[in-house]
Amino acid sequence: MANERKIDMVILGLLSHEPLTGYDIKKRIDGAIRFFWKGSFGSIYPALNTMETAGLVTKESSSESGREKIVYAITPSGTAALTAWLQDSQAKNELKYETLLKLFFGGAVDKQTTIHTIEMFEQNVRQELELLKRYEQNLARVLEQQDHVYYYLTVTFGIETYEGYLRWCEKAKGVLLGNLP
Amino acid sequence: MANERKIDMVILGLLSHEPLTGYDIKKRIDGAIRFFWKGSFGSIYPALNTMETAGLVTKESSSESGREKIVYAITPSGTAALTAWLQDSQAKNELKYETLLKLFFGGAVDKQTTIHTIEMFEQNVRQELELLKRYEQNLARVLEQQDHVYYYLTVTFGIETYEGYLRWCEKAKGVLLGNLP
DNA sequence: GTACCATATATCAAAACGATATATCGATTT
DNA sequence: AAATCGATATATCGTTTTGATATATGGTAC
Repeated sequence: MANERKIDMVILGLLSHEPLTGYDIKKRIDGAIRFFWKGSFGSIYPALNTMETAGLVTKESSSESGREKIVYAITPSGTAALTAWLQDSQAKNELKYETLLKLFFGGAVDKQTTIHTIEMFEQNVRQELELLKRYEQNLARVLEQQDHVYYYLTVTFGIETYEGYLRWCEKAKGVLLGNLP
Repeated sequence: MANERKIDMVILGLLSHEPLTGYDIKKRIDGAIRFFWKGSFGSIYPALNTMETAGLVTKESSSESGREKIVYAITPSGTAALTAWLQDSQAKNELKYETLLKLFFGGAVDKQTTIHTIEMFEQNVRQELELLKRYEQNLARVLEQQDHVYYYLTVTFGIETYEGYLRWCEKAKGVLLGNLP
């Protein structure tokens, strides 16, 4: 019952759909997943190695088309490990927002500085939100296909929270400019 | 311009209000700050040691009342480091939500399992939201005092986003039960 | 043909996490 | 008075993750 390494579950989850190389996995993580999780090569490749030793994944070394390339596939034990993790409804959810940290200690600098930090955050959220809304529209069209529902729900989560962020940005700037709530 | 260790900034920010022991710092982080950042003894004590060597904090070793206790205070260079960080409006904001990860890979298990994961999340959010709203009410009363504004704004951020989470939970459960949007 | 970018694997130092060890102080219980 | 227990307090250790870098090849644009 030791703490499963989370990157293992991300990798197994991705491999449960299709065999992938370590590089492919990184691309997937940097795509839709990046809104709520991430992973670097420094964790992906070591994880693939230890999981291969443990028999959770297998190497399908394909050097057919010249280029060195190690394609990994999930094994039955890998599927079992993934399922066991998914069936445990406990989950650790953690926010790590440097913007809020800077806001919390805002008393040490002038208000204009803090407002600028909020504006940078706002700008970033707006960009990401636009992207998420485009995802949502594309997904809504193919929602009948089972597997897209899960993807769609993570996207709507992002939209709902990012819209909350924008509402808060307005309020926060108002409060800092002296309009007490 | 090297990547400042973030725990250093948390510690300096806390020490900018009052001298504290490592244990005190941990308690502060586990209080209001825990909604958007955290820190463990394993990072706090080493950080205090290196920052003392670097001259950003000083030991005010007080063994007045018997008990071994190392009280740290911020130095002028420490204040300078904190200010420099606060004035940099760039900030890394990162969500690490295991619940969303489990949702994303929900296709590998039955829907009831995924719904249960969402319900556990919902329950947790509801609890934290209640706590945050109590904070908000207490803070709203003393909002004229400058320094409370920053605390207040981090609390309202939490409330805004957590309310968004709850709205999403309802929607998500509906979608999983077949009520397409 | 060469410059450039995407693909691909791998490693390393630094940072953070989470658990544990050790010990003391104060309050409550027996 | 002794024992127990929880809060205070510092510190370290193994593991995980990050972020940067090294190395090299394939494809393509000029």
